[in-house]
Formats: sequence, C-alpha cells, structure tokens
Amino acid sequence: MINITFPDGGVRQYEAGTTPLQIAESLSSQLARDVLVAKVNDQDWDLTRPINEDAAIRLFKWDDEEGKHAFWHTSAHLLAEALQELYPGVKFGYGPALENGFYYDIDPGEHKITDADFPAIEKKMLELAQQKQEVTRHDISKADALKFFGERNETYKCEHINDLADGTISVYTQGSFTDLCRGPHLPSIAPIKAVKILSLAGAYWRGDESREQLVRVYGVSFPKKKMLDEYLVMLEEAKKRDHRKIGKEMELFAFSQNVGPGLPLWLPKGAALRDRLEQFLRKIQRRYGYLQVITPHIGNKMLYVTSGHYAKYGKDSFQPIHTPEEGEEYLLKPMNCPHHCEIYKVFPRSYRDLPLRLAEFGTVYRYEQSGELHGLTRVRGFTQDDAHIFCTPDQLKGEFLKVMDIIFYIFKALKFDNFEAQISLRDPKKKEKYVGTDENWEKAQRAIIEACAEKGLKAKEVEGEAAFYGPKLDFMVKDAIGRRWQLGTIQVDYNLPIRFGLEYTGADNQKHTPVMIHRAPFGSMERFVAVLLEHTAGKLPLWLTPEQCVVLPISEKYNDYARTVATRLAEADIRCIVDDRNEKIGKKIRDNELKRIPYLLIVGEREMQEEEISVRKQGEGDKGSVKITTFAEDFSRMIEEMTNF
RNA sequence: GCCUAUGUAGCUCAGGGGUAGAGCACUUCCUUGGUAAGGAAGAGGUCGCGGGUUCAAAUCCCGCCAUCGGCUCCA
Repeated sequence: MINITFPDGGVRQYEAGTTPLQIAESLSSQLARDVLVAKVNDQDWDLTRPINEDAAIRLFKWDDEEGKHAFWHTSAHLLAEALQELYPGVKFGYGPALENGFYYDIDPGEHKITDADFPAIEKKMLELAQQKQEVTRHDISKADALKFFGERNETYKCEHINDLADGTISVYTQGSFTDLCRGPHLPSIAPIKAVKILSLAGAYWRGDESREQLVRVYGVSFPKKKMLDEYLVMLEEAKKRDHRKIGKEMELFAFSQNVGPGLPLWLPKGAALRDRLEQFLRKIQRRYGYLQVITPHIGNKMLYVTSGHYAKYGKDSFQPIHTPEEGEEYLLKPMNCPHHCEIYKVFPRSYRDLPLRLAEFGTVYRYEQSGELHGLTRVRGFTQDDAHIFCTPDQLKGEFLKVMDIIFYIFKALKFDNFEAQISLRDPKKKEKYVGTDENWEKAQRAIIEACAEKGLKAKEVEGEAAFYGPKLDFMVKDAIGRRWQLGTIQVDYNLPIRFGLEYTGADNQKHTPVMIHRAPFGSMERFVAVLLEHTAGKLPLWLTPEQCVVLPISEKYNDYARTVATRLAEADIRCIVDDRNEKIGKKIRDNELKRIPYLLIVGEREMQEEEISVRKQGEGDKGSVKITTFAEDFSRMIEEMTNF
C-alpha cells in the first residue's frame, strides 16, 4: 500500500500502482469525469500513469490552468494526427499548448495548406475525437526513438531527440499517431468536443532565423461546443477594442504612406490627450526631484560609437545624415542616454550634486523591421517618457526603489492593475552580446533583484532579456487580444558612465564613477496610449478624454443657447462641443453615445428658461436637469477628486 | 527581414474581362423635434502603385508598396 497526500493535507491509502484517475474515482464519480491531468510530487503526471510510492497528488480540471494546458496539448497532438491523415508525408516540428489554444509547426512538403483547408482539418479532428482513442505513454530509449522517427523521415523530431539525454525520452500515441513528447496528456482524445483552426503563420524551426521556415497552424479547442462559440464571440469583442480602430474612430492619430510607415501623426485630439498625460507625468516627476531637459533630435555619430549603440545597431538603424562637410555624420537619435550623459559632463560634479535626475520627453527614431510595425505599439518614431538618474553606488538602491514607487503610482492612477513584472537578466552563455565587466553586471542584477524583494514585487527572472549595457526591470501589460507589451522599464547601468567618462568628486576628494538608472514608466507615449485605449475600450477616464461634454440642442431654435452653455463650461475648463446638426434629439444622442463622450447635455425650451441643462451620462441615461453653474462646479470638483491620486 | 492573407468612396463592406455598387458619414432642402437611427435630393472613387496578357483589365498574370495575423528582432 502507498500513502497518497491530498492538497488539503488529508492522507489516504491506495494499492501501489494506482493511477490518479482511479484515485479520482475513489473520491467521486463527478471528479473522475472532470479531471484532466495530475501532478504527483509536483511532477506532471498523466491520469493513467501508475503511482508506485508514497506521494502528494493534485488533480486538475478544465478550470485549472494545468487542466486547460493538458487539454490543449493533447489537442495539438490531435491536430497533428488529423494533418498526418489528410496530408501524408508532412513532417512535424513542435506542437505545444498556449495560453489560449495550441499550435503545431509542420513542414507541409508537397502540400499547400491554406485557410480554405481549415474546415476539413476541423472535421477530421472531430471525427478522430469521436473515435475516443486512448492516449498512451511509453518511455523509450534514445536509440529506439531515433530509429522510430528516422524510419518515418521525421527529421525535426530526430534533431530534437539528438539533444535529449537517453533515459528521459517518452512518446505518446493515440490511434495511428505517435509523437515525441514529455507530456502530460489527457487519457483520451474523447473530451475534445469542439475545435477551431484559427490561423496559419510562418515560424522558424527552433525560433532560429537561419533555419527552415515551417508552417504554424494555430487552433483552439473546448470540451463543449458552447464554450467555443463564447470564445469566438469574445475574440470578436476584443477586436473592437483594438487601439488602431479606436484611434481612428476617436480621431486621435493616423498614418500616412507619404510620411512613412511606423511614423504616427498625432491628430489634434490625440495630441491633446498626449499632452495631458505628459503634464501628469511632469507633475509626479517634479515631486520626486526630476529636472526637465531638452536635447536635439540628432547627434554626432561619435556619440553612439562611444555608447556602443552604433556597433550593435548601426547597420540596422536609420543611416547617418551627411552634411556638406566631408566625413561629418549625424544620427537621428535612437535613445536619449548619450545626450543626457553629455549634460552630466557640462559641469564638474560633486557627490553633493547627486543624485542628478534628468528627465525628457525625448523623441527617438529606430528603424524597426518592416514586419514588426504595429499600430502605435511598435513604431519607428516615438517619444519616450525618459529620465536618467546619475547617483553614487550607495544611492543606487534607494533611487531604484523611488522609481518603482513612481511606476506603481502611475499604474494605480491609470488603473493598470494587471501588469506583470519581469527582471531581464543577461544571458550568461552569451556574454559577448553585452558590454561591461562581470562584476558590474553582478552588482547591477543583484540591485534589481534586491529591490524587488524589498518591495515584495513578484517578478519573473528571464535570462537573455537584458539591454546590452545593463539588466532591466520591465513592466508588461497585455493588449486586447492577449499580446504582451513592455511598458515601463527601469535599467541599472554601470557601463555607459564608464564609456562616457562620467565622474564625480567624492567626500574623499577622489574621482569616482557614478551609476546610472535609465527609466521610462510609460515606455513610450505611443505604446502607452495604445494600451490605455485597449484597456478602456476608448472610454478614457474623464480627466483624459478629448471631449468631456457635448451640448445637444433639441432644435435649431436652441443652438444659440447651446453655444452659450458650451462657452460657460469652457470658462470652467470643461472640454465641451456643440452638436448643432439639423437632426432629431434621438439621433444626436445615439451618435454621441457612440462617440464615447461622457456627458451629453440636452437643452431645449425648459432649460433655456431656467439656465439649466439636462444631463445624460454616457452608457447610463438621463440624470435630470441642473443649473449650468451647478454642473460646472460639480464637474470641476469631480475632476479635482479624480486627479488627486 | 521571413511566411500567410488582404488592399474598391471619409468609414464598414458587396461585386467582378465589357463605362463602378450599398449602408453610414458629408452637402442642400423639407421638417423644428424632449433622451439611442425623420424624409428627399446631391456630391464623392484612375478599384494601392507599376508592368504584362487581351479588341477590352478594377477583375487574369508578374513585380513593388502598404496593412492584417504570426515568426525573428526590440537600444
């Protein structure tokens, strides 16, 4: 007999060799129906895999992340099985589960797969699922694995097997399909009741640009048809929140092929929104002792040779600007740090001058690859809410913590509560990609890890994600359809100060090198506005929204009064427009509701007599009439409270 | 940069080898209204750009550009 410990601490005895599925059956038949996968001693475990010794067990259902993951992973295998039957000779790469669904990378060989094939693939998958094939696991030696997949001409699988250690290799089989796989999987493909092939994309084998490009087939599956329908509706809804669509509807920004791809044009309303966000940032930064500076949009090429950026990015950037002077070259600035370093160097600095916090809304230009451009989230010209803090090594941690405070304050004020923090470390295997000594890298990385610990911030450490000059703490936020974007970033840098020869005189009257913190809470104004629009579906907070009120005269007879109201409100700093079109009031209400204007102010005979307005709140309906002055006062107070974060 | 798809009016989209379509928006007129679409008329497009095939190309073919979804990249 073995002792099985449950998550609640309870222990029950089972015969050795009992499977998680049998254990679930012993608890309840409902659980046995719902359970999808297990963990045994924190190790992924198939439901039908025997347990031979005392162990702690956890069972996962659809509602658990682990359950969905196994469901989609098995669905990926089902997809592969279907593809194998429909397109004999296709070769398989990797086929994992995703956060929402799964994919399989395939080399289609002779076959040409297009989205017209999706229905046939879905049909075949469901057909196979209805056969309720069991999914079975076998451990296999490396030699046998190579022989098995070699015979089937699965070159990608064989390449992968060659990288695995003998004794750790397993395969999973359902029906006629066998895949190299670590698992875990559902005990059978029967629970897969609804599938949708979503898209095709090219993907490099092993993510390596220099390798073969495979076809990635994306799909999603569910245990119930209804769940698939709901998911597809949800996807449609999410697309309506796309900032590119909202930005156009709200007349915030645009692109012009004549100006160039990735170069946003901020329209009047967008520029005003951006300005309000800048004022908000300036205010908090002033409070934290930042000094605003302004630097040119170009800089001598030598500046970037010194910083190391030229060596790393020079050939992939906008190319140097030449002057009439022989050999003179300037670059559009791709970042602000070198300019700020030069500001540091304008005066001899003493430890008494530090920390020196230089802030700038600095517009930079980066030649992003054409396929990377995306609305406002990835552009070639953008404005960073940048600042560089020059401090002594002793001040580093304190300054870093203060920057974290600013970022938390900003995210809270704008209600970004769903961010993820990531500590981006250097790849210890590829040190040649980075500048600086091991010692300074160690110090910088430790500073970030300690600061996060001190703030109790849960941050995932990811190797290979650092900037070439230093490690970063990055704040990631998801967009409407779940893509992750980096917004805020804080970077610790021991290297650029050395490269630029920055120094200060210490209390010991000796010269020392300062440490530098790069930080941008929004990352860029462009990307932040994009994510803000997607999070709010364009219903921006009242203090940010381009038009706060629209006055709707009931008929043309009240147009003059409507304009009077607008003027009175404008005097109280309320952003207000008038809809004086020759339309019925119902039509005006509809149109302006759709324009996401927070307050619709309706005026007719009654209101004009009483110097009143009839207030209708967007999405909420009629709120009754008030005096113009009362509304203005209440409104101003509301804005005041709202911006008192 | 790579792989797939798309590109028709300001917007959303239909059409498709034989002189370009709808709805919304816009302009004018009628209507002058009370909380989510009043009516009529009008204006608006070298069908992304460049080649080719054809008596004839928005439509078929080739190339380019831009955009979508991914990959790679992201100072």
